[in-house]
This record gives sequence, C-alpha cells and structure tokens, in this order.
Amino acid sequence: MRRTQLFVKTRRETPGDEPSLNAQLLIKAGYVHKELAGVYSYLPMGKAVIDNISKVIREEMDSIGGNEVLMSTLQNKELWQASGRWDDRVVDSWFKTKLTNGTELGIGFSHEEPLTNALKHFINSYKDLPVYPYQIQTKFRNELRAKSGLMRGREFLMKDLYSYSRSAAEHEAFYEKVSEAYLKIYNRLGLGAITYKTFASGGVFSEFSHEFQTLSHVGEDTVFVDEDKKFAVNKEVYNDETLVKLGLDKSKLVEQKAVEVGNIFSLGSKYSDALGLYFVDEEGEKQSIIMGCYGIGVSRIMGLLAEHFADKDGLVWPQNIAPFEVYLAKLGLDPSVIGEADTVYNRLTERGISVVYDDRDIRAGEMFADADLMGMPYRIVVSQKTLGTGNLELKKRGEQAAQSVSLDNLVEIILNARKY
RNA sequence: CGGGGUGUAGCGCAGUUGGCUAGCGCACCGCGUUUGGGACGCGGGGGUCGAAGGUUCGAGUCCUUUCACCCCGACCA
Repeated sequence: MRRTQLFVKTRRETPGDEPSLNAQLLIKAGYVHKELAGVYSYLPMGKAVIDNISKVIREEMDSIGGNEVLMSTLQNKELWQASGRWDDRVVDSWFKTKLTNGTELGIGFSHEEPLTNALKHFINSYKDLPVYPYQIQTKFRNELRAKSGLMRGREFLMKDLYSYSRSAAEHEAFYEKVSEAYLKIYNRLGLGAITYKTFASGGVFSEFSHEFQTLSHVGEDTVFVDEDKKFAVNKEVYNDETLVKLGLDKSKLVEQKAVEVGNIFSLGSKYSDALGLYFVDEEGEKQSIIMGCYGIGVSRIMGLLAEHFADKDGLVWPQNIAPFEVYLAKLGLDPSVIGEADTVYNRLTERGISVVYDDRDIRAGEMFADADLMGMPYRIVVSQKTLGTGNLELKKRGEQAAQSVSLDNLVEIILNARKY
C-alpha cells in the first residue's frame, strides 16, 4: 500500500489520557482510535495486526478439528435464564438492551448458551460427536473499570472455542490437545519463551482450570513459576496443598507478574443439560454431553505484543504479525529514484511480500521516524545514493546498521526470515 | 462502587488576586529556501474554554449540579 493512500497519520505527541504504553504506541503510530474508556477502533494497520494474530490462532484451531462459526452479538434472554446466567447478581458484567416492543436482549459476553442451543438442531446421536465450534468475535463486558489500554477493555476481540464430548475421557483428551495448540500459538506469536501454562481456579463449575500467562511487568495477575517444568500456579490458588497435588517444589517457584493470554475450562454438562442438548449412545440411551470452553483474548494479545515488542523509537513487530513486512522509503523526487522505488514496490508485491511504500514528498528524517514508530521489520531505502551503488539499502527494525543488497537478495532475505 | 486527579483548536499544553480582542507548540493551508534521522522563514485558517445553571458591571478563572477521561482500591464467568 502506498502511504499516500493510507489515511492514517502518525502523531509526535503521546495522548494525554492514555498511561499504558501499548495504547500510547498504537495511537501514536495510527493503529487504533480510542472511542471510549476501554473501547478502541482498529484502523487499517491495527486491523491487519488483528488479522495476522487471528490467522495464527485460526490455523491452530483448525488443526485440532475446530469449526469456525460467527455467533450473534444480540442474545435471547430465555436461553440465559435457562442456565441461570441472566440475573445481574450472577453475571454482573452484562450489557443489556431492549427491542422497541420492550423485549429484553443481552449483548454477548460469552456464547455457551446460544451455541449449545443452536447445536440442538444438529446433535442427536453419538455419531454426531465430538464437535468443536469456535469463533473470533467481539465480546462485551461491562467492566467496572477499564484499564491498561487494549489489555482490559469493555469491548474486545476474543477467540472462543467450545468442545462437546461424549465422555469425560474424550473431553480430557481434547482439553490436552487444546492446551498443546495454545502453546504453539504463543510460540508463533513470539511469546513462547515467557508464556506458561498455569494452574488456576475453576470458577463456578469445575475445581480448577488452566490459564496461559505471559510474564510482563504490566500484568495484572501474579503467578508462581517453575522454570524447569515450564509451569506456573496462579496466586489465587497458591497453597501448600495445591503444590503437593501438582508435585511442585515450593523453593523453586518464582513470583512474577503476568498477563492472562488464554484460559481453558472444563464445564461438565452444566450448560448442555440446562439447554437440553443430549445425545443417544450405542444402546439407545440418552446421555449428557461434556463441554469445555477455551478462550484467547485477541485484542489483548495485540496490546501485549505492542507493549512487549517496542523500544524508545516505537513498535517492533514480529514479521508474521506486522501489518506490512517492509517499509519502503523513497527519498526525493528525482524521476529515476521514483522509477526505481516503483519497481521495487512492484517486484516485492509480486513476490507476495507486503509493503507500505512511503511515496510522500517529505524529508528523510520524517520517513525514518515514521518507519521506526510503525515498527515494520524491514526498512528499504531508495535514493540517489542507492541508485549509484546499484543496490538497495536494507535495515532491520531494531538494528542500527544498514546493509547494501540487491533486489533479488533482499527478496530472499525477507522470504527466508519467515518462520511460520 | 469508594477515594484522588484532569477537562481550554485534531493533538500536547500555558492562562496570575475575576478585567479589556483566549495564547503557545505540533498538525493543517499558501509562498519561498531547504532535502539521508521528525528543517527554517513569512503569511493564514481553525475555539460556543466538557455541559447546564448561578454570583458579578465583567467568568476560562468564583459557586452549585452534571458528564467524560485518568490513577489507587474493590470487582474481573
């Protein structure tokens, strides 16, 4: 994309009402627009980052048998009354609204009830199970206090997967598969080394659950990490009895701040029974369905990545997450420079490399500052100087030195650097 | 929801014990000079000072109410 066709503009100054680094950087660099406290809109590059994160998640969900769906945001009150979750005393983060005729509606904060209800049209026999629907969709939660930029919003993007299994054993096996898929996702997002599967409280319907916690000084959670076992325990459930049960050595645990980037729950048959979703087994007997739910905060991860991969000059995206792999800077208005930059832009684009081409008539310093702030992994410069060498100038974001390389080499370097 | 802070141009801010035409920087428009790390000069446009009400000859400034944003806490299936 040409910079002259990209409507966003970077800012020099930090927004005064955003103390969190992730929101500061993403607003300054033109990735998001703040609508309200805890409510952000995604501008073109922010949308691209969301899509790139979603792509990783989607591929891993599909690989374990996920079926992607997109559920409605407006919710039927009766379904939630069936499970006992309509009452504000049970779920205090509801947003609710009304039809003009007075009928109350909910605005979805999760989707166990409507999804389970919809599946009643398709699940009858043991032959129809197991199934694993998931979606990447906007969730609404009326948090008392939004904070930490994109990391804790009232409206946010979440991947939610639900499993419907025929038995506890079948459920447990899938729960483990999801856990492994989650670790792959965090690896591919560049967070693998600092993300830990974490023992946590189970909420209402099960004794325990597992969270995935990424170590970060901006985290709201406290966990105790066993580095060797790559496992952690949330402070909420940290006690001697739990440590014994988990086989952890208290002396090896280190207390750390962390961001919850995922959570997996066993739900038993609470929702399937409440909504009347059953199956008939081989003997013709009606049986309960065992459910699980598995969440990943997509927009929260975007905030975390922005916060984690940054330096004093701005964002530093991993190559598979960056909205563009290349920031192509054309210096000056000399026709031969413009011609060469156009050629480079076309060649890279033809090879499937995503490029933002800064074709504006501005000074070099301003372009470089923008390139750094926006955080694309590669910066390529075309100028009178590079024309003289016959090569192009390539600089990786985060490194000081630039190198002089041919267009063909440059394409190879960028394509070979793709890890996933 | 308790406590604290802040609302002045798109953004960041200043505005004295109430005083005359509400300022500065960035951004934006025009002209010129510049041109490899956010250039400079000259000229210009943009404001119901968060909102409502009140006190006063006079309110950005004082009072009341209210809304929003930020922080701490509580909360976070």
